Amino acid sequence: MSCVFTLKQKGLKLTPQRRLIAEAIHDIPTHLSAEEIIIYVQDKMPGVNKSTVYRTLELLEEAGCVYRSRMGDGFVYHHAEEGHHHHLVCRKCGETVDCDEDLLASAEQAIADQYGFHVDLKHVVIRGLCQDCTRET
Amino acid sequence: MSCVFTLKQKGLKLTPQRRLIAEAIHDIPTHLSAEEIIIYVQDKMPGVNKSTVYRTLELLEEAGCVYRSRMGDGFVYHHAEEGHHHHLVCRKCGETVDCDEDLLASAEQAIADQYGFHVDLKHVVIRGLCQDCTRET
DNA sequence: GTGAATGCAAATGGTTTGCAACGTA
DNA sequence: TACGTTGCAAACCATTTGCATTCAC
Repeated sequence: MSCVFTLKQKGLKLTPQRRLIAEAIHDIPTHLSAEEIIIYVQDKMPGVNKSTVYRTLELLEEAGCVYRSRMGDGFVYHHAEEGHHHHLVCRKCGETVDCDEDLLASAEQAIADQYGFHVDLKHVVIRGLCQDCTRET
Repeated sequence: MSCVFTLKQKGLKLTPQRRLIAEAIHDIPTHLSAEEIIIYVQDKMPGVNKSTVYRTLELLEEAGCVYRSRMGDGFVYHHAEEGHHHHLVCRKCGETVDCDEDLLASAEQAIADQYGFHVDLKHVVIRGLCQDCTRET
């Protein structure tokens, strides 16, 4: 996990809790809510506190190891190692699909060209209806 | 304000508070946070309660008169009368620019084609750096 | 040993809810 | 009058913070 090195580089301490949190984000393929991360971590190391998890996630985000995006009521976390992509989430069944980064690249470019805005569309969470749920409606 | 008729159609009552809240959303050109709407309303009619504003906004959203999008910590409201468009918000100076709906239309189409997801990209709030703030960096 | 990291408990703050009083139709 | 709507106060709840204790280095 490269974030381990990043932490060391920044002179931050490598605690078991931090290892575990980094592991959770690294190992689980989908993006995770803070609550899911807390459950994962507490399962392997009971007693780890919520605020430790939140603080570590903030740390990892600042270190560039983790992306955080809004999703529904809260945030969702995603490791930053495998390049960028977006997330399609079905608002009915919850199915999650990763989608290509390039999908929004043209929009990003158009926004820069037309409005001079420099936007950062990485790991955007887009809600909608998946194929199956569209059919069922 | 067409929402007034929509409310009537649904058998909902037209109270002064509701008129005022609809007016706020209709008259102010940018999208508004709940707090800004509360200030606007309380300025013209002191004593109106926060929860009335929240409840009315929910009502208007259900009635299709108002769009609600995530923005930063809370929500942002926008009347639904003038067609759709997106919002570029500078994360440094806060400047807000409306941008064309078509910007994301191609992405919407591509998502439908490639992933079968039917997404609804209306009044999306996109954060980034505006031209001036990009230069200053 | 020392400063950073953790656990705990309490605070935060935007939003929501329960309920009694009120006002529109 | 009757039922929807409002104001008030309290609840919610994910996230954040203060502080004493603990631990990695």
